[in-house]
Amino acid sequence: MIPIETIRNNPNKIKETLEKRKEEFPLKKLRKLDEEWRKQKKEVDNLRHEKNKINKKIAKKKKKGKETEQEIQQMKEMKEQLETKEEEIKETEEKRKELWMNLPNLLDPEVPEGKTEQDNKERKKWGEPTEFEFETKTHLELAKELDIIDEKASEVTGEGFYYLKKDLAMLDYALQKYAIDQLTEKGYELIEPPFMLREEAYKKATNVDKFKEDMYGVKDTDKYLIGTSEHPIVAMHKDDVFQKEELPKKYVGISPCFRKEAGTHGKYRKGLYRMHQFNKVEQLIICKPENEEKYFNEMQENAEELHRKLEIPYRVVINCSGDTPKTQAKTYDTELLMVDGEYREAISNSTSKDYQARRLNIKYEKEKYGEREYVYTLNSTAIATSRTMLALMENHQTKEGEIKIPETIQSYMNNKKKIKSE
RNA sequence: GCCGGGAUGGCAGAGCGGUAAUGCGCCGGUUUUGAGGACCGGUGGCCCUACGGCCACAAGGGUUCGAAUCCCUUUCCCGGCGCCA
Repeated sequence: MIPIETIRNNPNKIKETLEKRKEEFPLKKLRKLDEEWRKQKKEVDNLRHEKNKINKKIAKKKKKGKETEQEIQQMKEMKEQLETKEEEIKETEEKRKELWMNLPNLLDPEVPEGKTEQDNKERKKWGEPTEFEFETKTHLELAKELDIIDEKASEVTGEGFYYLKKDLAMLDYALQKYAIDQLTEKGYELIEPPFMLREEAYKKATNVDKFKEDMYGVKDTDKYLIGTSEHPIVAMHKDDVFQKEELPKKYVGISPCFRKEAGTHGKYRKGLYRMHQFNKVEQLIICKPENEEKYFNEMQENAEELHRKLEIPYRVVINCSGDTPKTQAKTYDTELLMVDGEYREAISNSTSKDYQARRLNIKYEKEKYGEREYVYTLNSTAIATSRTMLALMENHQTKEGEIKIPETIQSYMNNKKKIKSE
């Protein structure tokens, strides 16, 4: 949510962002609605003021046992007048709110201009691609040959779902535990949130375009399966006011993520890359505005370190304006190297600044007496197991079609050094 | 799922038809060499340049001249019963 003051006093700033994001948005309409609402508010407030005055008069007279018939008559007339005005303002208020909530976040100055992910700018590269001296296989080929995946899920559940079996299922949990251990050691608090949220809360946590098209709803309830643990974790603090010494809040969230991924076609649709259900370990920080950069960098480093120890080559890009999610002010994607030589997104680190906090009404007490300000919320993937497993399998494959397990996680895999056929 | 009780500011907690006490915490001021203490003031949101006004007692409706207070619906919390991994 953008402060209403910015919409009123600095519409050019918003126009700029919208142009940069290549977003169509009826800003003029929103400003007009706001103006109308303010006008109507004044009218309603004045009427209520008059009503309150007469009301007090009645209260006084009644106490003294005096006649109040005339005042009561007056009140009845005012009530009708007020009701009409109140209906009017309610209507404008709703329209105004809906548009306002839909306005995307302002962009951080660091965000480069561009349309699609093609325009993202590389910031960093780590690791050298392995020189394979044999014909490499994709992760799906490897997994099928090792009998650690079953595609029967397509038939019984649907496209985009898999059974992970034996060492692959184990690897999934190993990666989660590995990430949890590393982060809790750094002072992050472990959270397993509910895997469903009410629509009402969900809409505050994020800016979903087409709710019913993007999210899985749970039949006969008003709940939706979460797309990431980020959403239920920030929603945990809805309407909270932090005391200044309570910040920052650092969380490691674990949960499965459910995404319809409607409208994605083509390459990499098969296999672990784009699944409708996957497990993810997430980092989330709630902090004071002045610490944004510090914690943004901290989470970035955490995610990179986790993957460095897994010996998976990666590169970091800053998302261009058109590829930055509506809710975010700035996003860094970390892309893992895959066997076809391409780097693909596996980690996404973002700051929403106070955009999300405004939607959820999360504040903190500042130094000066009773002065409250919105907190900043930042979030980043630590490990999305499906994509990290994919990269791990492809980068650590052997001539024999086996998969070497990186040393850091061997202890989580019953000290196995390889995944091989039984 | 059924029956009963409840939801009030950062926290605790009164009010139970006449328009939100009080305590703690926090911020500022006075006093003090300083700290502490004592005292005074401030500590929800919105509109307004300001003066000032409006709203807010879980959410939404209703009754009433007037609702935190009475009624209905919903959500959540606490008991008791039931069901259950």
